Amino acid sequence: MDKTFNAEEAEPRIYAKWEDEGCFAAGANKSRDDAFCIVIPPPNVTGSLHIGHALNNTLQDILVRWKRMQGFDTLWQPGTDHAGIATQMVVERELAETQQPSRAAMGREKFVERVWEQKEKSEGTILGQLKRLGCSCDWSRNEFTMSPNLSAAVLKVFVDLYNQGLIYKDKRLVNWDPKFETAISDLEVENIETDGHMWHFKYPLAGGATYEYVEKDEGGDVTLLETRDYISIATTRPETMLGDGAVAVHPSDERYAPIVGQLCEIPVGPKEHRRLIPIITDDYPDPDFGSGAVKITGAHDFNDNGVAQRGNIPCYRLMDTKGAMRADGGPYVDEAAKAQAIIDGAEMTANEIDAINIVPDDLRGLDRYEARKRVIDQITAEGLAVMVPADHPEVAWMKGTAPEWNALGRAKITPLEDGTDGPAVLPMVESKKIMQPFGDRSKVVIEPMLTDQWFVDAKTLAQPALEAVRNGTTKFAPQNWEKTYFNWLEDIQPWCISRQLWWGHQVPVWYGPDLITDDDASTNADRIEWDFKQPVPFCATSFKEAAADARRYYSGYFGNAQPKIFLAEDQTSAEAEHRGVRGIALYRDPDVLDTWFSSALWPFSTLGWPDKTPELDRYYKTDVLVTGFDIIFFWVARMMMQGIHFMDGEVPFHTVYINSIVVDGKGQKMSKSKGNVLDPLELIDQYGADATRYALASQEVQGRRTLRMSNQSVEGGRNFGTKLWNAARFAEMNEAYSAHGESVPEATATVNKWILGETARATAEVTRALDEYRFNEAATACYDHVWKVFCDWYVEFAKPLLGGEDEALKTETRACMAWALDQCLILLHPIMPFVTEELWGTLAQRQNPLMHATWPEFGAIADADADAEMGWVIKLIEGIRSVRAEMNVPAGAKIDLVLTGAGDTVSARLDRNRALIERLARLETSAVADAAPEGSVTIVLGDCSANLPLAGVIDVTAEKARLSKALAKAEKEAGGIEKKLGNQGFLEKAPEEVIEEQRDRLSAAQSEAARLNAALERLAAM
RNA sequence: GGGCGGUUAGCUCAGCUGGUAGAGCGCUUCGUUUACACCGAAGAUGUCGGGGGUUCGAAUCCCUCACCGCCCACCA
Repeated sequence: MDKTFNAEEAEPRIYAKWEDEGCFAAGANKSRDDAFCIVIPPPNVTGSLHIGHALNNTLQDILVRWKRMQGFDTLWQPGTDHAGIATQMVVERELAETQQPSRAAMGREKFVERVWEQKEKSEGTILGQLKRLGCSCDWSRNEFTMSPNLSAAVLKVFVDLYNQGLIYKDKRLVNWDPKFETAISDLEVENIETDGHMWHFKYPLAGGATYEYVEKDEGGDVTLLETRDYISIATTRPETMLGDGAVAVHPSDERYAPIVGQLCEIPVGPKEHRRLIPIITDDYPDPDFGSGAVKITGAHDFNDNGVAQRGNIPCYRLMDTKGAMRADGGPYVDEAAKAQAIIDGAEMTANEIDAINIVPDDLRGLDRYEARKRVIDQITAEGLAVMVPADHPEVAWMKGTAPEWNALGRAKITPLEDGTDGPAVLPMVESKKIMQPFGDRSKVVIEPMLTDQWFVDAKTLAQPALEAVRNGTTKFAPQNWEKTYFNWLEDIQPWCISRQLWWGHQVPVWYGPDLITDDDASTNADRIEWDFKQPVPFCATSFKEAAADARRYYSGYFGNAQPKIFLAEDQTSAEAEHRGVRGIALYRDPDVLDTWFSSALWPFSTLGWPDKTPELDRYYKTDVLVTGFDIIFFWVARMMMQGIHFMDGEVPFHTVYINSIVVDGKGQKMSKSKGNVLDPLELIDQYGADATRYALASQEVQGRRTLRMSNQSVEGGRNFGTKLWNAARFAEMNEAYSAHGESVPEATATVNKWILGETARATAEVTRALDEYRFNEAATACYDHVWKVFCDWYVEFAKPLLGGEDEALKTETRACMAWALDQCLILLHPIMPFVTEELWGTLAQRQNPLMHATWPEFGAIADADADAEMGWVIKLIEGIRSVRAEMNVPAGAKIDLVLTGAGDTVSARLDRNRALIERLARLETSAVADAAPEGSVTIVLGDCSANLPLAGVIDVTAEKARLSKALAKAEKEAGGIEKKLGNQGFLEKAPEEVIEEQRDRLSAAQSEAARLNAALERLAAM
């Protein structure tokens, strides 16, 4: 055997062997009837896996390997996610970077083909990475969210929910991403605090009306009284003023009571076509904020939309899909002018009619931010900005510090009455931190937009999902995440599932025309009128079915003739198809579904649903979901909703284990832009998969949010592997190997009895830790047992025995060591599968690979006497070593040991373990005597003293100091315990065993102190 | 504004249901004795964030404050 494990060579070889032998297949190594199933959180096919994936998959693999060894019918279901928007973004970026035709230039079909190429490439990378990591997924079942089977499941779910009324189309305000030109869900919006401004503008009252504006302080005294011909509003988004439908004030706000119900003018655009909007009351405005009056822009603000809904205020969409002001000007808003124009016909030119559309000519096509500047400029130039003194504390706008577009001096500055120079009054612009919504992928500011979208009635689906966690059917580990889950589900909003993208599952809805017939139409198809203003939806899992539905629907219009149903590419071609054809053209909804819609089905779609497959029957519900907290809402909650709904109320998993987020050595979130990402493949290349896995597992603490990952921790993992490797090397050199059965060997020597017990203890500990998903504890238990117990002590103890004369003892020790080592390999295998498998195969010829070995369950094989005896031996050796080091006894020098105060037990212990003790403590002789030899150094060990005659080397002063220190410690301890035992309250209230323990400790401390005192006295006599 | 984590040895962190403060790394001193220098032996280092409380007893339970971090939230 080499001195170290060659991970680079061995790991791929071992993995290939496992794979070739079908070790990962569902049910492999099954020895019991119950199943254990984990579905992988499918990685996005956007690129490669990061260290967070490495953690997530290591934890899953640990559980899966462990359960498989326990004999469960185990399946780890692998797969990847098409990740709609993210993948489309990756491909679009790549097209741009390589100067290839853009998405639009390619067209939908070509582009989607191109994304499939990306999928193939990325999937290959990802699966390769998972294999390098050692993941024991059943690759024969590898899935993809857009595979034919899973797509069928998606369509069925959509159609079923549609038919149940749980999916519907609605015109609602949604989060619109102007970069990707699609709607996104609430969850895909990140609210980030940014520097913003709030402008204060005057909306003049219609017809020059005036009112007395009165402000009062808390005591009711008037602090301001003036006649106003306007209402002052504050806004952070002046460009949306054009879409205002009203100005709202709080019903209790006395300042504006006189003008509620009146009209005011939006001060933007050509004066002759400015819109008048009503001043209304609503509970939404906060009288203490701003001016207390809020402009209501129902189509571009969620709060305003609420007000608009309540007050029946019109909503005007101002922008196009890119967030630019509508080039078409939008709808007519001046109904009177429009009517006049129609009546007048030729009296008004097309341009003139155009001029009264909602977006004025000079703003059309402008980006929303450019439009904002123009609007501000226009209002300010007109003198309708609220002006304040330049030294007003709330005015942050100052020369040289304002945003560039505001610093151009566009504001009309009214000179001060005292005649001083300079801008004494300024437009009121408050600098303000505002929460701005950004697209989580696009990183651009999200625009609330009024559009037609598909929604899932999440509220209905959420109720059973809530109940399942409330009643413990599904549990979170750690449990505190349940609160997060509840908070979100309890206040869940309709889920917008349609995306205006190309990569994804296309909405299974086909639209037909809205037919209007007159009396004769049923016999004369030529007289049917149609349009697509209100298209008729046909929701079905295929065009064929949709066409059948359509045929039924439209047949009434065609008399006895069955209308022919055509599939058109889009609405435009559908309209074209109709001309001159005796039939109906349908076109499919071009939108695709939110990627999480298909991910939500993952636990059952991957098992074959909607077919009733044996796998579905066998493995659903699955057992544990291992995932990060960042997708509890996106994914976990939605799997719960869909799983319960479609699987007869059965939850998708009984446990959700929330793993940590991996951060760098400084605690910073890893990101490509920071350049602090740890590539799992690089770590594996450098240190091996086992080392990487160990580092991750040993630092995964349940309930902790972050896991700091560094090369140093992986080094530790590698060192541990090497340690194990060398222990095995020692065993091999000493022929302490053989393919034993699984039965525990017979032991007669205390040291062998002891290691059997230690092994059983470690096994129980690792099993318990894994049962509780305490990965760090499992890893640490393995580490301590392998390194500190097996290597540091047992191997050392075994050396004199294996090199001794007693053949029977030799044989027994070999057997025990071989067995104990095998158990180490078994225990460690889930965490470090490669090195353990390699050793398993190297040490002996075996029928099964280690990964199919049986996870042991030992009864009471620990021997209390052996434990006590070896504990004593270890303490003795440590004590001697410690003294030797302190007394500077040369390492090579062999000294003598004389035990005093030893009873039969201690004498017997010494006799039984003399070889080990003498060797490890480097003793010449060891014996029991009545009195300590002259000039001895004394170590107190409970009831007896270990005396080392070091007359030649002893430094009396140093030894006195050492003993005094030990004495002080013992006396301090004794004192503390005495105090405790003298406390009446303690004696009365503490449990008996605790009191007993304290008494034992006291007597031990007292006896130790006595022996130390005796040793000091002897020393004083020298 | 609400919620959730964290604050323990120089560094990174364990410490589960209250009962003798631990590990890894780093540091110091030894050391090549039939596995291992990716090693072995021996060491040093802690008012367990501050303040209160409950208790016979608190790193651990409760309250409160401070700081760091995350998540959710509609103040124009």
